[in-house]
Amino acid sequence: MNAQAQGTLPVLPCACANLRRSARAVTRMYNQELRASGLELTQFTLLMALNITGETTQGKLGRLLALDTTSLTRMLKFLTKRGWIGVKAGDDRRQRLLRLTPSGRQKLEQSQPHWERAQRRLQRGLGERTWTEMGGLLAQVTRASVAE
Amino acid sequence: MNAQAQGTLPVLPCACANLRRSARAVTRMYNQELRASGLELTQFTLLMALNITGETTQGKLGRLLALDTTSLTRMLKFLTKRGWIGVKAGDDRRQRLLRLTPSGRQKLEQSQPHWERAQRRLQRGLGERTWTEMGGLLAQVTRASVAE
DNA sequence: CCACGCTATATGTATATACATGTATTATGA
DNA sequence: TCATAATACATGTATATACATATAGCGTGG
Repeated sequence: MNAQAQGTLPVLPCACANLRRSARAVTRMYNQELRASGLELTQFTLLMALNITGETTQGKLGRLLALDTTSLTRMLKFLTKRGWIGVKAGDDRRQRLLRLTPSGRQKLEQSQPHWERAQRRLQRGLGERTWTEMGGLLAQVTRASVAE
Repeated sequence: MNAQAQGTLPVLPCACANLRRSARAVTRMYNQELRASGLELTQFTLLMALNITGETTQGKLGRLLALDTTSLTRMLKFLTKRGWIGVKAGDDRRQRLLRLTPSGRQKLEQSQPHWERAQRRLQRGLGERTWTEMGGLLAQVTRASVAE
């Protein structure tokens, strides 16, 4: 790995700093595995999310991922330019309806094995129990920050 | 809150996506609290880290925060420009020795109450037990991704 | 049916962050 | 001791992401 020789890695006093540090480290590892697939984690995540939701709006997608909708504007431009997602106006013409194109679905499927390698790698590193708990914990953390 | 009306917020199948989603949500909340202090979370984190380590090199700081050292180059430029950290060459003249300036320490102390409000807010949202577990879990996650 | 407020998205601008690569400096082995 | 490898940081370039603000379309009370 690149940015850490390792050893202690103390817990920081700031919960947010800990979270961001983890996110950076894990993102690097996932991107390393995904590299060969030609997708970066962010793009993979968007395609995965659209695959789960089916056709949806930019706003809903942003809420699902806790992403500002204005950030999505440009991320999605990236994906549409590559032909992986399609956009059309909704009945409410302010909305943009998004969906995976066949090419996008193919790209997603093609990169799945690389992503799975990253998942397994983290899972092995954490152990079964921690791995399982992590999902719930993080959803709780997200809810706690997003509420109010 | 801005980017999430709330309700279910399903756990995503990708551990990394979950982690990043949490990081975004929590970062937004912390930045909201820190706003009045004139520091953003990233800057606060760097000052806090330097306050803990004392004088250190750019490389060590990067390893502590799981940040690429080349990313640090520009983040630190930001902080030196504002006079919050000082830089000098080490005995090994490739190294840059970093430390908090008095002005930086003052800025850190001044923003501490805002940061504490954010910490308490998250802590309340999570409950004591989850709050405590989170630190350990995240350190474990970081180690698992950074090792190898 | 219209003024006005609300919502969904876009744009301007700024920081965050990474990787590839370049450069200076140190360490090492023949 | 010098060529070469390794290390520490800087720069070029690209994506990620946010917030403030602008714009267009929708809904509602009068």
